[in-house]
Amino acid sequence: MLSLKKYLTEGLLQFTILLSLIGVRVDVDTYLTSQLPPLREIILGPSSAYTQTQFHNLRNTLDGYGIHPKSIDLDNYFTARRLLSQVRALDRLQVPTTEVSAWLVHRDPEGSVSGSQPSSGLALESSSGLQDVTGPDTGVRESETEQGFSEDLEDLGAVAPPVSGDLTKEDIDLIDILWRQDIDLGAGREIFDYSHRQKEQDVDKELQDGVEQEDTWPGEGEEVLAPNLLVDGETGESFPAQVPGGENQTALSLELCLRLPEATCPFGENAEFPADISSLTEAVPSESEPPGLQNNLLSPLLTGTESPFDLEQQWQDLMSIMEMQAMEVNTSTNEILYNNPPGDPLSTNYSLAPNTPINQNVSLHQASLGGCSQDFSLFSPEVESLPVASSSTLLPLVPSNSTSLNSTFGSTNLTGLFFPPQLNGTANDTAGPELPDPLGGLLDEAMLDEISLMDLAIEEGFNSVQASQLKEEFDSDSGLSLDSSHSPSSLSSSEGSSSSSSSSSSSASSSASSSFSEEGAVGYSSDSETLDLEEVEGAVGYQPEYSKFCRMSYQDPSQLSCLPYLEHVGHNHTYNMAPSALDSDKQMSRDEHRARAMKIPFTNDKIINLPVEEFNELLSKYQLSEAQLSLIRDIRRRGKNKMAAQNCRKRKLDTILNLKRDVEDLQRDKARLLREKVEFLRSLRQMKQKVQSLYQEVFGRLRDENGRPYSPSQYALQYAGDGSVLLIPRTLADQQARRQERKPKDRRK
DNA sequence: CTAACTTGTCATGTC
DNA sequence: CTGACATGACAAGTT
Repeated sequence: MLSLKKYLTEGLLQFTILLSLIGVRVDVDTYLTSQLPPLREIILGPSSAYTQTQFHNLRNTLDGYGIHPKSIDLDNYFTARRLLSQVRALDRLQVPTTEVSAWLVHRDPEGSVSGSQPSSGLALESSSGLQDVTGPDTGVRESETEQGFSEDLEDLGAVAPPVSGDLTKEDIDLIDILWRQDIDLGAGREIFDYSHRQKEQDVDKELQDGVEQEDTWPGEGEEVLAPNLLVDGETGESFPAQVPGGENQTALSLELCLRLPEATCPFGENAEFPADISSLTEAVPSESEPPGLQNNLLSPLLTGTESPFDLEQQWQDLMSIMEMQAMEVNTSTNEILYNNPPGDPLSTNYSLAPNTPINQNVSLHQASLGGCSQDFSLFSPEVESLPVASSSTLLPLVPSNSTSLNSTFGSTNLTGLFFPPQLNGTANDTAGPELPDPLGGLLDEAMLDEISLMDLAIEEGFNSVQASQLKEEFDSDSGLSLDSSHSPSSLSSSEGSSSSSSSSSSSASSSASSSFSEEGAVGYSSDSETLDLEEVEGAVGYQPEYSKFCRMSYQDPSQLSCLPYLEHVGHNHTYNMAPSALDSDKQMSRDEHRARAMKIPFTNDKIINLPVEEFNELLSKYQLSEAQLSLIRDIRRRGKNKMAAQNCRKRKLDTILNLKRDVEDLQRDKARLLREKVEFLRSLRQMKQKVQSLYQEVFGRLRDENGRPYSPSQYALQYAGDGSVLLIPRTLADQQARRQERKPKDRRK
């Protein structure tokens, strides 16, 4: 038994450690300006539930009393397991689950999207992240959604270990590792499943349509169906025509400000980023993609080669660069991200392709990465207000077919930055497909694509559905006071002071004592009828009433705080119940029967609740036999222990409820952090696109001494630390890129 | 009737 | 050492 206890305690300790680990992980908050009170509470342990209750007391289930005490040898273990499973589930984004469920809902032939529908309810329930889903097909669906969920998360890089039994050190380590993967959302994936993505898109769309009240994306149908136009649009044929003559620099400090027609903005003011992938995918309904551009566009998304760590590091590099490079960019583009109709930027862009948009007021500074620093305050709490210059040309992702995606963003090398030869029209005629993608290493398209998918899921799916679900849970939970401030001591408040009944001392303490025993009640039955009715009630009243209130306190802990008063009231009520002495008899506890049998001259209530001094004083007032004194002591002991047991059980319940609430808080925080991360990545992607387009713009306008455009295969733009952009031979750029690539790795070592 | 749940009680340990 | 308290375990009662 001792070993088992130890084992269970260790398990719970591990659980605590796990929570702490999660807390550490989500310390992303420290620079996301977010707060995680629950985590801190868990880690620092201010919760009275934790301080009052030892973890090895955790028994039964989150639902309350779940396991029979006789199985106590296992229930601790299973409780820990259950909690661990929930915590582990935190590591898995649950949005996809919701999406899947929602998808099923909308397949309902009735077409009604009612939250009361079982499937919908299931979806909501699943979205909550809690696994206590009930209802028909729950098991199957749960497994299905779970599976799909894991799948999704694997795609997202946030892979949680399968919920298994024991929590081992390896488990914790694995969770930690997986969390890192999660952080590096989507990184390191070499394969991206089109069909899967398509499914997600469908789900997203369903969520969009259904959950958000048929808020369809206007034009997504027609506009997206113009993939062929995209090619033209992407080529930016208009660029060369607008190119202002040829600058003759080979190592050119591009201080010039490219002023391009505003009308050429690819996405327009109302383009919404999140929809782009969706539309893109819709345009590619299956793996049998339409030939041409879309394939090309998507291809770079499938070539993520960066390891999560690289990505993370590069992201940090990006951030530092962005902070260093102050650039002025029109901040009015918030609309692009937020005020846009659900129009699909990419699709819109495709449809508008013939009029390939070009930035207006875009200086070459803006072409540099640093230029985005001011625009994209990624760590702003309001990421969504991310200012993407309305004039900025958010060109759709173009395939660079780059094999060297390892250039860090920190690299000043813009060589081959998103240079899409096929798409860049005349300016890119010479662009080779082998051009490296400086940004690719930082945030490869595959990852961004995944992020977008996840973003969609979270934005449309989770935010509206799961968040509401969480809210519901919380609200419903609010009905249950988890306030651990309810001091158990309130139960043991001195009741004796209020006891109005100083029970008449039925001085007949004669024969009873002789027959006293633990079963003394046997001899009582005959005597009881002679007892003063008031005495009987007085002696009997307390316990039943008290028990009632204690029971109430279990159901609603908030009532516990007023127990001291209720206790008295209830006690007095017993006197009003006088008419039925038999009832009182029935409600009498064994000790009360014994007390009556022994003709104890005061109530059990006093015996139990009087302070020691008063209690001894009371005893001294009476001439009590040894048997009576023993019984009184036993009554006091048992009475106190009873209250202690009630308090103990209440604490257990409170602890469980607190843990449940904390788990919910953690889930909520995790969802929020993931949402924020997705938003960051999305803005990063937009930035990348912007840089890409600007690169194309700049490079396409460069002319050599002979007025001919530079070949992208031979030259590349390099971003210098001082903000200038240089045109350098590609070989040199590649060397520098490689050098930059090694640095972070060395640093990591 | 059984199983699950509730409650009281005891033993034991801690403070 | 004693009293109060906490809690695991068990048993009896209740649902």
